[in-house]
Amino acid sequence: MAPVAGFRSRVLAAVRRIPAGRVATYGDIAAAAGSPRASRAVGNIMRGCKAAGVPCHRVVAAGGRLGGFGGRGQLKRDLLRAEGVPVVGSRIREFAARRWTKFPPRLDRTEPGAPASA
DNA sequence: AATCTGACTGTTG
DNA sequence: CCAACAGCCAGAT
Repeated sequence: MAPVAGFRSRVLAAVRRIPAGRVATYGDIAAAAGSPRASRAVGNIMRGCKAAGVPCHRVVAAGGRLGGFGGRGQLKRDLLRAEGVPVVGSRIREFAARRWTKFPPRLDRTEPGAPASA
């Protein structure tokens, strides 16, 4: 069977599903698209993300870092802060808590990865 | 088809 | 914390 859709389509769809006030890493988007190692490819797609309706500014780098934004890291920071995402320098506060994934964490079980505190 | 590129990531120093 | 290196992936040339 051929893939359900182009890698790019799935990536854009995933980015679009990121709710305001939340962020996802390139790796998360890549995973949502079916290739958890294609973070780089996701970045390349984001680079051409000129289409409105695609909150490419909500896609950040791992570790809660801003990542790139066509050299406009400042703009990306402002956009995120405007949506309620506190950013200090090149880092996002409470990154783990604001990190969005298509697989919601299970809180009904004491598992590592759940935002136990803060 | 082969090579280069890059809004990435993890490891090592 | 930052710099350098290596691994990985999809798209463009």
